[in-house]
Amino acid sequence: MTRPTVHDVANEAGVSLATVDRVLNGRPGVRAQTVKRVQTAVSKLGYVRDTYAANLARQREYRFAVLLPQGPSQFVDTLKEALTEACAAHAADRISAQVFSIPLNDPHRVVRELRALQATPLDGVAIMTTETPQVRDAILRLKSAGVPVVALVADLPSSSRDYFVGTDSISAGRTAGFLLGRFLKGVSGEILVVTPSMLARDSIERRLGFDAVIARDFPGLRVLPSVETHADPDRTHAVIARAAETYREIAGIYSMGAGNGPLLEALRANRLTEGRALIVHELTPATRQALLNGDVDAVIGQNIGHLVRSTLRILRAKCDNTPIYEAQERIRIDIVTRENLP
Amino acid sequence: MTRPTVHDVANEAGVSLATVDRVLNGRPGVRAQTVKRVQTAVSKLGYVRDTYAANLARQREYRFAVLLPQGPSQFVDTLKEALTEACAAHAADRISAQVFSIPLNDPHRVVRELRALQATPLDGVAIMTTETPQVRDAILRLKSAGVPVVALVADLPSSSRDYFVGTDSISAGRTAGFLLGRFLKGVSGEILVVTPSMLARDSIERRLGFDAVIARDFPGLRVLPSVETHADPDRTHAVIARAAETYREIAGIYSMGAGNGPLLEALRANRLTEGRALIVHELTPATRQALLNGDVDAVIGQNIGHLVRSTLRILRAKCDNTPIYEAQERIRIDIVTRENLP
DNA sequence: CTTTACTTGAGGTACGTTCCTCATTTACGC
DNA sequence: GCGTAAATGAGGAACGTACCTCAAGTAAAG
Repeated sequence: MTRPTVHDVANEAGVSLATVDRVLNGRPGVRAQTVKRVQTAVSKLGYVRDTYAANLARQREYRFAVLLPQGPSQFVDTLKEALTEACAAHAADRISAQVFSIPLNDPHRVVRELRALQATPLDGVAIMTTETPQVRDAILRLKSAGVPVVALVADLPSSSRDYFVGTDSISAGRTAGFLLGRFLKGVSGEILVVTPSMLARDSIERRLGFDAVIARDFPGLRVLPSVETHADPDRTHAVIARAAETYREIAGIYSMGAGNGPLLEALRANRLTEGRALIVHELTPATRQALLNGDVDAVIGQNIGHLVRSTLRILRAKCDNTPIYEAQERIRIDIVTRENLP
Repeated sequence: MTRPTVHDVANEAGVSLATVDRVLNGRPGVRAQTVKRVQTAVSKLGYVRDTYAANLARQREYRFAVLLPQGPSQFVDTLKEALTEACAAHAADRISAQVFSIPLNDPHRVVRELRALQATPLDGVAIMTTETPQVRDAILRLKSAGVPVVALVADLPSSSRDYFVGTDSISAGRTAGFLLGRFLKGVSGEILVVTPSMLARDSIERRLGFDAVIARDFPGLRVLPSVETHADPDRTHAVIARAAETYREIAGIYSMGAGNGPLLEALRANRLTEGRALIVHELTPATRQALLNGDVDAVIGQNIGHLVRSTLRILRAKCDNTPIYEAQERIRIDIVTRENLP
């Protein structure tokens, strides 16, 4: 009738409470045969550990650090905000997270920050950065200190991160390609692709996916070489002006990365928004505005709130060594238009 | 340093533990002035009730009932599956949910089911059905028995439901309209709209949103009167065959409701999928397949997993009288294409 | 001043788990 | 069969909250 407890399991297995405890918590000093007996009893009774009691007894606290890139970025700002909100909501669950800003182009300072972290008591790290050998080493060091590490937004596949929370960049690029192609059905012309830097892994991957779909399904469209803004407003204006002059048959524009505020300004200044299909990444105040006024047709995004909550849940699961509920953690590629704006 | 407890609050406020307890749990017998003292202490110390300890002490169990419409529906099946999965994941949190099937076209049986529920111990109800006076009364009865009720997928706005978990049908229709319009840019022709029944509230609302967007932004498209399938495969084939004969300029098709498996068969049989834009609702095995083979261009969906988890969280919050974390509970309108299929 | 109702304090038990200590039993190699 | 190590049992304290009882206090009404 009522929920079985450890006592019931002990009874059922014909062992003492202490032994059940040893088995349940993976402590040593129990014969394999006895372990099996307990496990049988557990599954027979359908015993599930009461997380409330467990967490209370264990006096567990989760102190996480979240490392986000420095510098002005509406996307990172949104992320930070969502994190603060989620932390407030999880205070009752003994989860706290502190945000650290790390400079983008100084791998040594990243490492220094990561090292500094180790001084404080720390139960998990989420990090959004580009992968360098130094970062890789630093993560390895964290890991061997027993601190779980998850990569946030951008994956660090060659590092020993425990998990990646974010969307698949290739699929995101493919989705952009599909939408742009469908929006330009029957049209032939050029596609201008804009990115902060072609060196970033996710830019490369998005471009890969984008090109693959356009090449296969939309032969009328010619994808131009990527234009790089280096996340610099002045440079953005300059390269867009040049592109507007150079290419006369631009039918669609795909912005692969951050810095959409300045980019949109530059496009408007060069009359490149009118009558063209435009797809950008990440829902921010700037891109939301552009959706509403019709400059942007679709935003490829990821649910920031979900991203953050998922990160916290995964770090927690890694700390406790509990299984991760994959279906809940998969970050979907959101397509946002003027009409389904959240 | 460490998290404040009730003891700390008692100390800070200069009252006893019992008084703090009375205030925190809204029990009577405390002077307004003392209440204020305690509240001040709480906010000064930043005290947050430890949910683990609280739930443990309170021996809370959450027994929910979920009422879903009977009959063959891939959407409902998916929902049921997600629910089972979520329940398994939440067993540790003392949450359990039992699914009941209710017949769609028999309001009296719905009421009977709802009445029967009251016999068993019950902490919350989620219900997906169409609104009738009988349902309205039954919900009112549940409510006055102190059982929180949330409407699932389809809202019951004139009933006294505590919350609606689902997407806004008007926006969903607008999104479909926008996409279909954009996919058919420059094309002029007719739009075939298919629905199980024009009597259902969500069909009406979707159509409303759809028409509004097409009328405003895509004057080249003429939306035809809705064709009703009554969720019957034979009838579906019949009406589609008739439509294929009657209308010779169908450029796009919008399916507003369930029954997409038979509908897609009928469309293929009448060669209505080729070269036309097609948008349907709800991601199911049938629509997923159709996305992959190119028959369907986009699916307007809702994240079923999120829907279910959100429902459980909201019922739980209603039981405990805790605030609802709105941002997390808003169900987005998903646009699913071949390339961002989850 | 007494009565009465309301307010507060003090102290306890319970929830199910974790983690600890110490005693006892069992198994196995010599 | 003895010694040693491994396995198991028994019991208890702690975690922070909820909820209960009973006593003691205070204030207002009579």
